[in-house]
Amino acid sequence: MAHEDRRLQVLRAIVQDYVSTNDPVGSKALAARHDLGVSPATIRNDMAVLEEEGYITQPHTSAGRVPTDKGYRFFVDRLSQVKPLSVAERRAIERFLDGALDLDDVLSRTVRLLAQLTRNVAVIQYPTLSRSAVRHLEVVQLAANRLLVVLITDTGRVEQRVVEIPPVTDAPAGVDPVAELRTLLNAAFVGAKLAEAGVKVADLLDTAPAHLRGLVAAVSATLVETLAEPGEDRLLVGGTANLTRGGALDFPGTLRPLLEALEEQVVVLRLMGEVDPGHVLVRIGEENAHEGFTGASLVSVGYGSAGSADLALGGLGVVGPTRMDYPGTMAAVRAVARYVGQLLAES
Amino acid sequence: MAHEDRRLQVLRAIVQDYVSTNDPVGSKALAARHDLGVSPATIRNDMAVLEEEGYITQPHTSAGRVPTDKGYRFFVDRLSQVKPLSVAERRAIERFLDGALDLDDVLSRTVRLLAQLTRNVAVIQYPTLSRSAVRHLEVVQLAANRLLVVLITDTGRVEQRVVEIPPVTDAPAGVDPVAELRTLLNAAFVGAKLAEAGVKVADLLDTAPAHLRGLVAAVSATLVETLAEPGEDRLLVGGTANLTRGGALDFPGTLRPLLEALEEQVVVLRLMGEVDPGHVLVRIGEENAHEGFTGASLVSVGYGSAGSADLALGGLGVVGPTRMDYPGTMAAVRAVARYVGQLLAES
DNA sequence: GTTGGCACTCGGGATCGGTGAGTGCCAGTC
DNA sequence: GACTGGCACTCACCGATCCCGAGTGCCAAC
Repeated sequence: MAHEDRRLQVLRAIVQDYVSTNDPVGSKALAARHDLGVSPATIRNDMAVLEEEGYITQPHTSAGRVPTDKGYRFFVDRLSQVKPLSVAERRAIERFLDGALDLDDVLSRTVRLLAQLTRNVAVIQYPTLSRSAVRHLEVVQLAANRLLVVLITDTGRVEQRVVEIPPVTDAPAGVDPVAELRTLLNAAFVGAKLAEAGVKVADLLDTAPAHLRGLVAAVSATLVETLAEPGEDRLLVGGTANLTRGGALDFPGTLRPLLEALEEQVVVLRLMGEVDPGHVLVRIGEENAHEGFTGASLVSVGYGSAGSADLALGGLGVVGPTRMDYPGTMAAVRAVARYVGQLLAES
Repeated sequence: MAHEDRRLQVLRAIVQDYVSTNDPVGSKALAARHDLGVSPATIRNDMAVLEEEGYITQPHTSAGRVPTDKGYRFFVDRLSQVKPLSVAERRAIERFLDGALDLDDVLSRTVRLLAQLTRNVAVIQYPTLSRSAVRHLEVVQLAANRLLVVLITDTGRVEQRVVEIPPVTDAPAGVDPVAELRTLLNAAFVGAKLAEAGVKVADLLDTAPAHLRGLVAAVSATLVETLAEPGEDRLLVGGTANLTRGGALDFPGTLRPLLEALEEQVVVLRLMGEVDPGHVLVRIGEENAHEGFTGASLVSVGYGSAGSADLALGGLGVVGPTRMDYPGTMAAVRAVARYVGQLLAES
């Protein structure tokens, strides 16, 4: 139907105008700014229907209309078109990320870049341990009963854990049990996906020399535990200052709960949930069933495993007000993720 | 002089009342809440003098008085008395920090604890590299021309750097140059204070076998550079949500510049500057010559080297509005620093 | 030096029209 | 049946006005 089609045009126009002006948009202004070919009166009728269907709402009688979460959702799913990045933006991405050497560097640059590009809060998850492989394990003795185990993954992530160990009593004279342990662990784990660590541990416990069993058990337990905890996924956050853009206009409650959620990394990680590379996920307002996030949207995507259909190494994303430039943010997030994937694949 | 003395009592009372109520305090309320033994009229006279001298000010004619930065400074230096922590607070500190194993854990718990105790933003600096000693150096080959060097210090800090290396051409057959390098580096550096690294490097370059010179040079350069950069001091920030406590009342401008400064760690590090253990440093408002910090105060102290007169391993502190509970914050900061120092000394 | 009294100031909150953008409805037109 | 112009109506917002009360400075008296 022709007029149903136009109604969607109207919805799109409302979203676009509201995002750019932050004022509720009325029928007259809409007719003036967009070439809809009909009079304000007609638009009013369409608006009435859209409101009926729950896509838009009025803050108060006799004000313009504002999109609802449902309206944004429809816009994102059906009405927005990919907005290609400008040349300047592409160049900014390259300039910003080139020259980064280690993982920390790449991630912290990325988060700053993304915050700056989108003028919102950016988050990036460290590469998930469970999908990384072991590049090296280092063991350093801190005290008689404590070891420091350093895990280096193929994604460049370096994790440290202190392990309490039982005293080694029956070691053969003349050998350093820690050195033995190191050799043993590396022989067993290097190259292995961390997801397979559980199996390896069982093997190792069988084959290890008797005097090392205690050590191996303690260290293995810590390793497995490290991987099991979902809390071990770490998150980097940047650009929180952007939350104050537009005064208190954007986030209706205070932004306190949002700041709390951002510090409580696990909340954001759960919201990002499973991320695919290449598939940008948008969660709008109330869809984020978490206090403080109900006035915010999260645009996220997986990075890593460039081009392939593999699982992502981790996720990155942008947090902003529901009233946000979705096409632009989605494009930025996707582009940055792709670039980060390339960078990590190189190293 | 008796009345000069009373004037200071008045200043103290003003600071205390203003901090707890956040309302400009007038002569009448002051007389009612404090036992100064004189009438409001007399207090008015004192206030006039205090204002004359720049310790207090009126937001507008016919409002109460508010302390100036100078007033807070005087209060902190001369009028405040140490406020011992409550038993509950002491217990909270222990409960919060006990059970932390590795350094990251200690620091992140500390920052959360401090933010919660003081209801403000807490910051803590990682132990300065230049005052740490090397516990272990690990070298892992990433690619033909890239090494990952992992530095483990006696404070438990683990730092990673990627080093671009020249190709090794003239290695004797049958030996692994990376393994050689690892042995060589550890022999040279383990136990050495990182501040002395420069000297060690020179030695090492002389004595290293010819075919390793290139490697040693590259790695050493990175190490020295790592230490030289003051930017390598890292900072952990927590409790930013507390900035929004009291609405926009506290921070007069927006809190945007403050959030930016907190993300730009180097700003905070510079403000903390040289920290002594045991000596709590308070910087008030305009004393922090940095945009965004002019409405804020920083209470900081060094931690580490428990009891001794040594230099601090790092600093920790609290950032809040100038209108803050200085005695309480100072006590909390000092107590937490002492406890952290003990924890780190144990490991 | 301290105190009570007094006139004065001025920010904040409440009240109150005016204005204008925006709406819903309706009758008329294509 | 869909669109349009007209029209009455509704409110949020803005500015002006007013009032109140906390607070001050000053002064004369103790």
